[in-house]
Amino acid sequence: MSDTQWLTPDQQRAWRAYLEATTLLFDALDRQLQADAGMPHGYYEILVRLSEEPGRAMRMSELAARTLSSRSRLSHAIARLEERGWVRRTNAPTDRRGQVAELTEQGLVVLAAAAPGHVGEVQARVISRLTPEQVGQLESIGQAIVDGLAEDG
Amino acid sequence: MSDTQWLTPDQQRAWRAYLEATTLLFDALDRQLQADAGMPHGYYEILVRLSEEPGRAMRMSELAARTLSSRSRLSHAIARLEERGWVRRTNAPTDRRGQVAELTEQGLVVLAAAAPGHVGEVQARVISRLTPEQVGQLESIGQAIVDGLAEDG
DNA sequence: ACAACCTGATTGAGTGTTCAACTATTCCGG
DNA sequence: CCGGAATAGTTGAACACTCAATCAGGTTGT
Repeated sequence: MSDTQWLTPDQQRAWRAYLEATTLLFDALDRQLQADAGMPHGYYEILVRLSEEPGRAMRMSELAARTLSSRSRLSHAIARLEERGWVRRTNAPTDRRGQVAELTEQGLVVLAAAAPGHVGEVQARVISRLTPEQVGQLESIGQAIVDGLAEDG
Repeated sequence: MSDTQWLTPDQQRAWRAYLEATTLLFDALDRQLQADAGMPHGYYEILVRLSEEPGRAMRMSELAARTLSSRSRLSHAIARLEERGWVRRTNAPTDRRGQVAELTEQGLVVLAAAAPGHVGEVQARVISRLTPEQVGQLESIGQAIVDGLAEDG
């Protein structure tokens, strides 16, 4: 472990380009959502996942997994979303420890209002800048990284 | 503006793969740095940029631009880094409004200790999972997104 | 039936980020 | 050289995220 495997110039440039793009992009998306819909990107993700579910409801731990969130983070987030009336919490029917988060009517309305602006931003900032080939490459690269992360710790 | 341009299935998959990979990856990098070096990734970036500069010092606004950080964020961050003795602030010679952030000896030592672990993590989580072609593609894609973001607001 | 362990979820403290407001200095047009 | 605008940087409040601790309810083995 004495010699560090530094990045080659090619790898450096790729890593920095990716890092820079992602940092700027996530900032831009967050600002757009915050300005137009009054929520951070993480909250938007929660609403999207709930809206895609039949019954618009999901167990907390399942929702945490789907939104790539820790349980703690989700708990805090759902507490805020509940204060705003966008989500409702109820006891799980089968497991008395469990909670179910459910998207309210109002939450659905808010999401429907937020979605076009956000998707438009993704189109404008990402998709429209890439060729169809690059879109495919991005999927493969993303998948490879996800697989690697899932593989070990 | 009535009809939203939704993403095609291909685009959806690519966007979600990228989003998932990046979210998990950044979390992993942050945790590694926090655990092994006691600092978040943003602080590491600051130290790196300073260390690359002749004199290991830079004007605050220049440093903010290089680290893709707001002035406010950098101010707060430098304040913390100064408390830890890793960075020192002095007045800029030419502009009496200006401040210069300088990496201390101790800061350099800390950075040298942190770098191998972080670079190793980038190698393990990203570079080693991709073919050389994909590394090149990632650079192009990142560059395209950065260019797009720079172009307008 | 009970102890030990595991799982679902929440909580609070600590830390970092954002936004808007503010101070101080410099730049620029007339 | 003066007044208004721009620039450099900081600050505090509000908010989100992390980590570790905690609580309650289930599961397992004997």
